[in-house]
Amino acid sequence: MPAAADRLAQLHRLPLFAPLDDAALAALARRAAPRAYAAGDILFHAGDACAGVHLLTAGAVRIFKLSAAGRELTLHIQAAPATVAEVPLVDGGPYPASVSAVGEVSALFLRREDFLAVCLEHPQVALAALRVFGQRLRGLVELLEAVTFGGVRQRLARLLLEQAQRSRQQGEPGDVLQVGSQQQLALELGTVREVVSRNLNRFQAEGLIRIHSRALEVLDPDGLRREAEAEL
Amino acid sequence: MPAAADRLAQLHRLPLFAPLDDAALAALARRAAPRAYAAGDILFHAGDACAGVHLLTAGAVRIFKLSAAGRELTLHIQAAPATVAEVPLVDGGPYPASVSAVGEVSALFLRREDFLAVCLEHPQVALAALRVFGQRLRGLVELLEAVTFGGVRQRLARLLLEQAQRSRQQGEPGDVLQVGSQQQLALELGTVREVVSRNLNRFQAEGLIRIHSRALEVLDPDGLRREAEAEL
DNA sequence: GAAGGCATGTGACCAAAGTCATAGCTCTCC
DNA sequence: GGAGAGCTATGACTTTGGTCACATGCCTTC
Repeated sequence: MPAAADRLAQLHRLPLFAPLDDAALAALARRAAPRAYAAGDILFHAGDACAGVHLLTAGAVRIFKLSAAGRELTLHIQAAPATVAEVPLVDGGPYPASVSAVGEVSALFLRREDFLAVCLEHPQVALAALRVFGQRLRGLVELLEAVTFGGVRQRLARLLLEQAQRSRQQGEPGDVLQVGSQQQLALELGTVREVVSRNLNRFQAEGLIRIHSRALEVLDPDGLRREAEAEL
Repeated sequence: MPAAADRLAQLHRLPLFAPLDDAALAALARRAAPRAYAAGDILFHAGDACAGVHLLTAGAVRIFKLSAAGRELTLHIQAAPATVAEVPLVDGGPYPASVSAVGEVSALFLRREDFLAVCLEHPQVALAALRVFGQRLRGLVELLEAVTFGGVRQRLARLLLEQAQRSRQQGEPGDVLQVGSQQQLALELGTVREVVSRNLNRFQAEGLIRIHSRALEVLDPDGLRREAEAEL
């Protein structure tokens, strides 16, 4: 398959560039540089200067903040097709958060000038970008709410429900989750392993889940949902 | 002074519409409806459906989330000239947070269709909106970091420093702050009054501030800064 | 199957934040 | 100046989360 046509199709699936016609897409495709990352690779760190956007064409990335004490907080997990780190594009500042590859990741890299030029020429792209930013903002506000008003328990329940839904979207059963290690869960939630362990066991004691090695079985989704919503 | 010309000047000061020429501004001005709010008035609540943007021309507003338990968290304090709640504009969804007037507020209300039309006609406006969104995102990420990794103590120190800076920007001395009640501070920080009281007293005991009735004197800004930065 | 490496479960402990109750303070308004 | 409202200080207590330490279990690799 010709690489150029392939790349064009990939671009077309990005929400940001969906409004573009083939000619404009082709122009973009010519300027985009392909990149590949292995699981765990860092695409960039918070504070790095930004030269352009990453256009995810396959795989997924984790957007997170690091604390000085070694804790982490996952802001978002973003699966292809999507763009990542659009913010520094428009204001020229550094990246606000770090991004790492969850699995194998293919991306196209588009330089800042090229992106801005497209925006000016095709206002629809700018509007699409605004929609993307809007989603990000909503997500962050929700997360902030959960962190401020809720406890780890609540956020953990929520995380499990999300993962269940995600795996259901991919045609999997949806009640047996392949979560990573508890350490990973802890980093996502911005807490530590022990707390995750205790809360998982508590969920199990209450009959909401069953813990297997490396996997979780959701026994009572409604119960989990009750935990997740509790007096927010 | 003719109301129309006045309104035009106000629009011109908004970051969002700075790139527009006079003709375009005049067209906007004709479509914008003036509104006024008294201190404490609610402009809208989180979850309300959105019909357009508020363009702040005078005063300041507080953007916040409410918890079911009656706690609050201030996401941002936005002073004129600025726009408020741009997010629902682009995705048509409900407002993500509530907004109330801090003091007397004058605003212009612009309907969604009118805003979108301007964006399409003047891509620079869309880019300006992207810059505004970018700032919001950066602010939220920072806040999230502070809430997750830091304590109330840290956030309080930060809040005081911010207020000191703000009052300095307005030509005031800058080391005597007219903070509201401790209750207000608590709501801004997403905590409760007692915790604020204790932390303020602790700061005083450490010689960082002096507490007067209704006002605070900053004695040791660097000490406060050290508290604010501590091992984030 | 022994050894070492992870991942996990748990108890003891500590610190921070939230809750409750109460007492004192400061202002304003008659 | 006194009454009352609202704001503030503070002690006692609970809950939650984080730290430390250590035991256990599982899996891989010689």
